[in-house]
Amino acid sequence: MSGGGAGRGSVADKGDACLWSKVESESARRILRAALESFAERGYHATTTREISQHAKLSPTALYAHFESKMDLLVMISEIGHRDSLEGLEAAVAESADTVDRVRLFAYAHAVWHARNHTLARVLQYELHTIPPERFDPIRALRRDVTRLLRGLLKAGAAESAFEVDNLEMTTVSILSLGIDVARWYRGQFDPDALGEAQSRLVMRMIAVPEGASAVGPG
Amino acid sequence: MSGGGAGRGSVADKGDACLWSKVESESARRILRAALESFAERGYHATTTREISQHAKLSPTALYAHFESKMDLLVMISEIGHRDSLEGLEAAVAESADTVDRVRLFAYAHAVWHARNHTLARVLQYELHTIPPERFDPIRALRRDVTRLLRGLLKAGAAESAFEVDNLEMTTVSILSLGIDVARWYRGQFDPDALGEAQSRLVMRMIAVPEGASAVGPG
Amino acid sequence: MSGGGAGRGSVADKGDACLWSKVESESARRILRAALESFAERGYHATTTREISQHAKLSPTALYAHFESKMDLLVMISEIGHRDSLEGLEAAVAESADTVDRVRLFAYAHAVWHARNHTLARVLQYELHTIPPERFDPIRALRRDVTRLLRGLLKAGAAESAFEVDNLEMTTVSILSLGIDVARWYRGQFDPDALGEAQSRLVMRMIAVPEGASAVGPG
Amino acid sequence: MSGGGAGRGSVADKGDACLWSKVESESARRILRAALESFAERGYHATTTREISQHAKLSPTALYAHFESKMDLLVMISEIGHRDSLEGLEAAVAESADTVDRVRLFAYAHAVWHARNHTLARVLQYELHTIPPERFDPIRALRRDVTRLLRGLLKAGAAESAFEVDNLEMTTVSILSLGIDVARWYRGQFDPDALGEAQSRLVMRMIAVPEGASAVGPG
DNA sequence: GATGAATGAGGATTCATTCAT
DNA sequence: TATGAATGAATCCTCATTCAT
Repeated sequence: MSGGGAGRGSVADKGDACLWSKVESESARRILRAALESFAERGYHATTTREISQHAKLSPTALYAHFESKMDLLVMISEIGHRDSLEGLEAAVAESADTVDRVRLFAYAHAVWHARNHTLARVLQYELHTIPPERFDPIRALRRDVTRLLRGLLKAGAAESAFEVDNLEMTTVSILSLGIDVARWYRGQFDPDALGEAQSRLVMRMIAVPEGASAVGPG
Repeated sequence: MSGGGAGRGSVADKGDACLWSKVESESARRILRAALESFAERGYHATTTREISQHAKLSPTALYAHFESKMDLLVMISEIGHRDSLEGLEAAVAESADTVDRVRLFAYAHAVWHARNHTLARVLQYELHTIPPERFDPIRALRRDVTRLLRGLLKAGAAESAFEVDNLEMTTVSILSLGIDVARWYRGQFDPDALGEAQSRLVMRMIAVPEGASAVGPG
Repeated sequence: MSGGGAGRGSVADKGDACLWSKVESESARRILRAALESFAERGYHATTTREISQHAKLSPTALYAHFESKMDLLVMISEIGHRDSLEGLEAAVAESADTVDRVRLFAYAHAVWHARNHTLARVLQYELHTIPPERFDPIRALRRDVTRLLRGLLKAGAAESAFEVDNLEMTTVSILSLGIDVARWYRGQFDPDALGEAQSRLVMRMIAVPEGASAVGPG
Repeated sequence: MSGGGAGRGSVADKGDACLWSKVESESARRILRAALESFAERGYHATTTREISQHAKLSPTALYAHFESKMDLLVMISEIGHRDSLEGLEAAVAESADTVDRVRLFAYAHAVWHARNHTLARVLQYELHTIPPERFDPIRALRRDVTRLLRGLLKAGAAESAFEVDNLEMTTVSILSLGIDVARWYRGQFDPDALGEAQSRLVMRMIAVPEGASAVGPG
């Protein structure tokens, strides 16, 4: 139950460079980064394409050499971001075979990812509804995978009586809320790892079996 | 664990009528409601004044007979909403003198309010950063009051050893996250009271004193 | 066969005022007239909306208070113009019961209309293919009616042996060409009535029964 | 009336290959052909250089290796086309020494050329006004030559009383209209030769001397 | 000769807002 | 109070063209 530290190394500190690694052109990466900053700060609709290009130190039209439209930028950011988040979580839970520990690792990684990538996370969460239906499918799939991953762990743990879950859906969404809401309030106040540690501890409490009960077992 | 039901009645079901009760003109109320719907659905910047007026069944310019600008609408909605939320929380915690119970009542009321007013809550949370600095002060004050209220309860309870709080700031923000994030995902899936019940139970767990320890308490 | 003058009065000199008479707003009429001028002079795609508004002595955006788009202007001009042309032709042929005379009246009115309205006619003919399919139906119908009207007359006259038509389709289209092509070359070189007179005479020749034959009749 | 068939062979069926024969580079020819197609279909202004290059299966900038500008393409097409048309007409009338026959050959060749080259003809006629004044001179000269050629024939024939021309200018332009307007409506409906035959017959009628009168003639 | 990246000059259109009524 | 017309500022995006390679 202790040993939160074990999870720390699991969230590899992939910098920006890695996140956009599949984007070939340097200019395109600069544009994506600029768009991300502006979308996060002012929102998609309040961001102009000129701001983005200027921020990327390119002409106002350079954007269109690499992306189809402003919306294309948002969709790309959203897809890359969601994929990165999901992959991080999957890698995190893969580090342990113990269900309790896997939930802890999930909560830890989820919080840390949202703190480390709070700018990106903000765009993912706040501009989700801005993405038009015809481009939303892949993103919906990635989000479902995250929820399923956590729900599966909770279900398994409850089945094993490894922990206590009164209300599976509400617990799932509440644990996710803890991490997701980091995108709203986090501005570097805490060390991401400390945040991960604190949140995962709270999560452990949320599902902990009362001490007496767990010690004696069911029968 | 006991008395969970007691808290339910505390969140008076004030309908829409009540929320805008201080707005005199019927047209103005229609406009506010229309703006609220659109801001929640599409966001402030993606909403046009024409949409709002149309939705309110008025001419595109009627808006300006009642409000100074589109931003004025947002600020008004935000202020009214934040005030209503704070008042509900204050009323809720006033129902008990017991610190543990007060935290529970807070969490319950917070969750229920965000579920019942999820459209409004969405605008409050998602368009917070849209409000210009010169109009932000009253809103900031209201938000601080909410945080202070909860932090105060947690501090008091920790001081009394009524519960255990590892990290005051993180616990405060996490409890708030649970309620606030309802604005993001809630679309009527659960009964607001059931949601309040579930969330307040999770919060109780987050701060519960381990059973053995609590037994040793004052007596 | 003589008496070409009889047809002259038939083409009422409805000025511009009449053409746009169904357009209520004075501003809208000014915009339509300005658009017409520019479309005729430079073509639809080479005309900017700013040019149109400026020409109409209105702000660059006034256009959108009255019309949905630049294309809307073109479609409206095209519809009004085609309708006016068709109505003129129908009125002209209605003036006589004699088939030969009706063809003469058609050719006369057709030529005169294209001369008098050569600016409008130019837009109708040159920008026809610019109109998108989804808005083309009413215009196609009007054009078909013109063709049908003339073809019908030629067929009837041939049946009566009132004149000689070697090739119905080619003769129909050739007579139409004479009038339509006026839109291309006419810039006020001739008096419209003189032009109508000259063209209708050529048309009479095109379908005339050789004198000997017609005098004696078939038997 | 006799010898109508004699004129047919006169319009040599020079294919595309021949038209662009003076353009050396294969790529340049591909670009010219692509430009021609697009200009004819959508008009000069609605055609983008990218469309042209794509249609020519070259990169968007390849165009500039062979031509100075998009306008250069139009001017080149227009010049080549007008020259080809004039040469064809001159060759046609050279086939006979008889004025009546020469007019017939002109009308025949004019119609056939416009049918065979209706795509090209469309560009010549519809985009004539798109060419800037400073590049228009050679084209104007070619067009004048065509008009002069026909007007000369009509004048000569009238002087010889070989036929009757009420109004020289109007007759000249009307005969030209018949052929030119083919560019507008022709989409392969008729065999070009049949079309030439039909149009030249109509032209013969337009200038025919009434039978009685001609009977009294010299022979 | 050919290309991918980049750009400056527009171009249609939207929108919050004002004004005369 | 309510409106229809009008507008200035701005926005996304297109396009012919250039340049370095």
